[in-house]
Amino acid sequence: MEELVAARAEILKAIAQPTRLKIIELLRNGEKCVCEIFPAIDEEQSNTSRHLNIMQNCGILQRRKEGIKILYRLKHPEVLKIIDLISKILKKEVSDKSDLLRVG
Amino acid sequence: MEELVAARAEILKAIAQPTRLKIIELLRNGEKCVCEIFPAIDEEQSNTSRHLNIMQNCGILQRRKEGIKILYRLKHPEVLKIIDLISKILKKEVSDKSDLLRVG
DNA sequence: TTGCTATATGAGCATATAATCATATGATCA
DNA sequence: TGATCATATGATTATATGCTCATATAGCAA
Repeated sequence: MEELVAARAEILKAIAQPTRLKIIELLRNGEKCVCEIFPAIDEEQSNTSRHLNIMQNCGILQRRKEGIKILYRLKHPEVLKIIDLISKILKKEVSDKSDLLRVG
Repeated sequence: MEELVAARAEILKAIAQPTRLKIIELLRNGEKCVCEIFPAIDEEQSNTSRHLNIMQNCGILQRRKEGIKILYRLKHPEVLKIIDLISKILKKEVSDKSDLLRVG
């Protein structure tokens, strides 16, 4: 149980961060190199590299060398499904809150 | 984009923590009060209360008073689906790693 | 009222995380 | 070889997080 939840938390934490969510969103359309990613998400190269590393280490990204560049891609389609489920929750939450405003 | 990923990260972070994952797992079987939850997950009452608060604030738990007790329950079935997807990723990762051991 | 049970919260501490700047590494090409 | 481009990483700092102990609040029952 301890190990199971720790393993689950590790992967979830790797997803649960704004900069990393932007990267994941970008990689939805396929593999990209760091030099494409960091300007697209408007972050420093070093910071972007660190976040890519975090996601690669926990196994949600895969890395491939092509000449001088390193290309990253999503390894598991489940990650995108998770984000879609979060969006679903968010939509429900937003409509809950607007209901509150209407009634209260 | 900034706001969207921030909102997504907030909910994901609320899930991405071992103690909270234990609570979510426990609430899979329905609503429970704090006094049932904290012994079941072997955590302090105060710590458990804080974690319940975090999840309630971001909208993934719902709270209900019954006399002296406060009952918590999961608000969105999507949260359980997310955990199931994480389990799926974990299984794939584990078999990837054992493949590596077999070959290397 | 007093006392008991259940829950929440303030304060403090240790650790984790994210961002930045500077620099190192490594591949390519002139 | 040296220059350049792409990526990674060390060091530092600021902030966030999780846990604990002690205490506050609130409902209920004798």
